Amino acid sequence: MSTNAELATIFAEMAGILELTGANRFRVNAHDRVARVLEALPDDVAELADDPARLTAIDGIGEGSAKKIIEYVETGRIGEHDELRREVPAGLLDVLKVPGLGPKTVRALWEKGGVVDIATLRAKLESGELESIPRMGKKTLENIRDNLAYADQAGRRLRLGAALPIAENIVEHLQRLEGVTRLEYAGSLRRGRETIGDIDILACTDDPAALTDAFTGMGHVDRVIASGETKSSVRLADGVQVDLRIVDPDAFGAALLYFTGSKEHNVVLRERSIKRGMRLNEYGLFPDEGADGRDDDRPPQKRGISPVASRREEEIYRALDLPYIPPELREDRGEFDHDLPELVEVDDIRAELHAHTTASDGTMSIDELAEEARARGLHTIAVTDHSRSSVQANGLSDDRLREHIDAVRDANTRIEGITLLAGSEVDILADGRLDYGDDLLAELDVVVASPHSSLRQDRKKATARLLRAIRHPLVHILGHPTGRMINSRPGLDPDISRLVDAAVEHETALEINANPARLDLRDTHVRAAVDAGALLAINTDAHSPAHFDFLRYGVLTARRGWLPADRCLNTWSSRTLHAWLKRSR
DNA sequence: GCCGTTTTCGGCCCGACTGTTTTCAGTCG
Repeated sequence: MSTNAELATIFAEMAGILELTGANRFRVNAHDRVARVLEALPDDVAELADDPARLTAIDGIGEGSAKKIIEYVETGRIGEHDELRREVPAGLLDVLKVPGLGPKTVRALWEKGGVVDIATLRAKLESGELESIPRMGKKTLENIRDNLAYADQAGRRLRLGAALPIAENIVEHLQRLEGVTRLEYAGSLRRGRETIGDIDILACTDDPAALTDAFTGMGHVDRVIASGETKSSVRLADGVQVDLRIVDPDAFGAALLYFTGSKEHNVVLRERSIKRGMRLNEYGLFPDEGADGRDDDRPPQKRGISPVASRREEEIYRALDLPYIPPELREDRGEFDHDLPELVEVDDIRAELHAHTTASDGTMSIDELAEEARARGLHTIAVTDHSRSSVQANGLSDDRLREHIDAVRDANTRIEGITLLAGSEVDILADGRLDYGDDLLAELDVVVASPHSSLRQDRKKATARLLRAIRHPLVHILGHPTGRMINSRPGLDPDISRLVDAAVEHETALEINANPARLDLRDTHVRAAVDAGALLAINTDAHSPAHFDFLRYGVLTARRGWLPADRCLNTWSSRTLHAWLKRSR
């Protein structure tokens, strides 16, 4: 685990313990925020730690946290963390992760019921001992019992590539109902995050009861968690939670903004509203007329106050003196005080520079690959099969690659309407050497260099390895640079700042691999690359026709990294792209 | 604990739903 990830875990744990011991909730939030900030930080925090000012310059990290970070980097421990851990049983933090159990309840279970971990919670639920605790009715205990099954996967988030199709299916299913006039998914899914905690859907309808019934009655609903007039919540058979919120059409923009988040983005919007003498909630942006009548603390929409803006997100941003901020940028990572780029879109993509055929581990022949790419409107498709060291993927020997190059060139003369490029996804060996000799690489139109093995190298080795590939004069693109697999393999943890600086210097593009299991580079890395001025490529790494559909996940990730279209090779005209590829030949 | 275009002190976002309650606390997003 990287230092950033280790520290993020520690700060999150401190926040959990502070919650359980009843600390000031703002102090809890502050720790949580530090954890989130560290997780998203592209730079190695250990390298920033020699100067406290560089740490406190990061939003959310103050003097106190900076001291703790430095203490950890120097000694490997944080004294306050050790002290906090002595205050509560370690297993209690797992209990806190059970859905529906918050700090107050867990504390009561611990102090009054002797619960110290999941195992004692289970045992005491069985024996009925917990029924004497205040506010522990039959129904509450039943819910805890039910939710326990999900404790293990509570921290587990669904990959974007799994969540998006589920949400689209539900939207399509409910859209057919009579009276439904609008239906859209919101939340982290709309922001295009690489993993999704739950799916949020917003609806406008003339018949709320019918929509609620249809929603809670869907075939794959395992359990109805809540079902009210405007909000219902279900858990699907595969464990995903889906929330449906029914809103007034006149307030749809406000609701969409509110439920798209992120929480951090929303907090800034609300603070900004207050500074301008207004209040923002999910019903609209309202003039704040509550100051004189102090006894009326009802929300503005219940006092008959008309909103300044509510129908469309654009109107609300405008009323707050902001440009429209695309959902992917709503993370409070500078979107309020920087000029926003013209972000790349799916329709801008005109070339695929990383795809496989039956020559290695793909399912398409060269001709089938070309046909699929042409059908999708691309002007260029690069054939980049695996190299000889990728034995498990049937990587090509030198001789097989030479034959393959000829076959691709032949297909290129036969097939109209698209340019086929002969390329390779060449392995970056553990020491940074490439899997083919320079003479062979020089014959290729496109070289994508990717790490496939030795993915547990330490940071120093990984950085040196990838730097060597970036600096290689025959390499065009660094493919899935970290080799991570979301939710299953952390991959390499190189020094991203050094990689992007080298990529700029040597004009090597960095790949955003669009496979939803990879999304590598990840959003924060893309941002670091964009800020440094590097070129990016968005590639699907297609092994079958359906994989071309991965493109949208790559584009979402690119947009989250603030990538403008003109900095993405795949958007260039055929002439510009081919000239760029030939520059080192 | 963090932060500052009214602030280095005094704030820190807002509402729905559930369950156990006779008016609200806790959780969630």
